[in-house]
Amino acid sequence: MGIAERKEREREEVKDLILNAAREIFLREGYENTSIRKIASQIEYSPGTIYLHYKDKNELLLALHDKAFECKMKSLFIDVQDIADPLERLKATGRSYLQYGIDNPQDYELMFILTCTMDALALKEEFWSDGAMAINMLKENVKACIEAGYFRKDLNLDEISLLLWSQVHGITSLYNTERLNIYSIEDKKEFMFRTLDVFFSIITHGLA
Amino acid sequence: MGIAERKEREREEVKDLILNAAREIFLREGYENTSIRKIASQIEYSPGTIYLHYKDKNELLLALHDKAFECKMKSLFIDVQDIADPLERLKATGRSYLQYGIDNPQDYELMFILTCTMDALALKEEFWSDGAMAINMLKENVKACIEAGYFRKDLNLDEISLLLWSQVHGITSLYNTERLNIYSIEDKKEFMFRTLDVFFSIITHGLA
DNA sequence: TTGTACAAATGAACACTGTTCAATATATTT
DNA sequence: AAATATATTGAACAGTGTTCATTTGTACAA
Repeated sequence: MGIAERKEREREEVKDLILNAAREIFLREGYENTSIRKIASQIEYSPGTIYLHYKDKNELLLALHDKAFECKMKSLFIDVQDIADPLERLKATGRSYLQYGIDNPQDYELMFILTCTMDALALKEEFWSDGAMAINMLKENVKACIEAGYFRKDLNLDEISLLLWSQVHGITSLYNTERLNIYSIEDKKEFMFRTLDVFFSIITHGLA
Repeated sequence: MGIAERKEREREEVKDLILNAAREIFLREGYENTSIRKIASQIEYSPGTIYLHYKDKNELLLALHDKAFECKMKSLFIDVQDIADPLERLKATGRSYLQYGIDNPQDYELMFILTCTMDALALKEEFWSDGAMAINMLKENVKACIEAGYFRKDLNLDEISLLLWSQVHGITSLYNTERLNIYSIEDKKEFMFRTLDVFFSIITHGLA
């Protein structure tokens, strides 16, 4: 009964072929300029074939989102895992997040900015699973900071995780969408990391 | 010599007609679904006419951006101007920003998320003028907080303004792009404002 | 009033887009 | 070899931004 298996494998191969081509074009030319026809011609298939593997362009986008998340976001948290001090680990995570976001703007847009209309509930689960894991690791880290005596005991983990996430996301996305250009500062990247450090110092000492 | 004047006025009227129609459709159907042909048919002109007043769709978008900024962002800062205490004024500004951002997601996307490719340098200046004013008012507010003894004296105004802006922008945009859905929290809006309040308490007291 | 110059508006045309689907080609099973 | 099932095609549809030769409408001089 190896034939059905091989068929299934071949289907999956084509599906991956499409996804990789889509990712290549997407990273090179951005979302707006990634067309079904371009993807199809790159892998030497007809446009119609793509619709045999992905319902529509949006589903393809969601698949790209998952791929980006799985590949990069996980490693972000794993790389800092061996930093023993929870506060230092938290800081390192924030800096890595910012660095990744500005180094891979297309990926970042896909993961945290683009609103791909997600109708199918099943897809929703897929979409969020890795993200939920990331948030949980962040919350675990905050909890460790509390247990280590860095933070107060009465803090709400959801609130603090959102606080941290939205701070780094805010800086990253303002930079990536070129909104930091209102600041007449030459080295914007240095400016961002400096500001992030100020944030971390505020976290422990406050602004007063 | 009133004829040339009238002609100029008529030109400006058509230009405004286009802009208002564009804004209407944009707010109703979003950026993606705002087409030149829709705008043209709404004001009963031909598609080509729009290109006599705006170089391309991007320039029309920039004009919309300016309008949104002028109308709303200014009033945001003016409305809180009569709050005497600088720290309370700062908090009120943040809350108003968040409220406006979640109440007007299309406008917010236009102002702070969409990256309209801005090639013309002249346009750039137009693009930023109101934004720079907003940032300056924010910096003034921070300065007032320092002078009132709420914040330390050695703080960098650029850093603190970015810190504040990116925090509220981060929360706002994560909500508007539906990224807060990873949190299994029923009332997301309440959650955001709660988190923003935690941020303000941290600013003065720290997390420790 | 007529003719001419000039600006404004048109709408067909071009090259693209996402998506569908009857027709065709290929591979497997009987 | 014939029948069946699956994979692939590419033309077609309705839409997009943008351009430009052509037409329309107005203003001024003869």
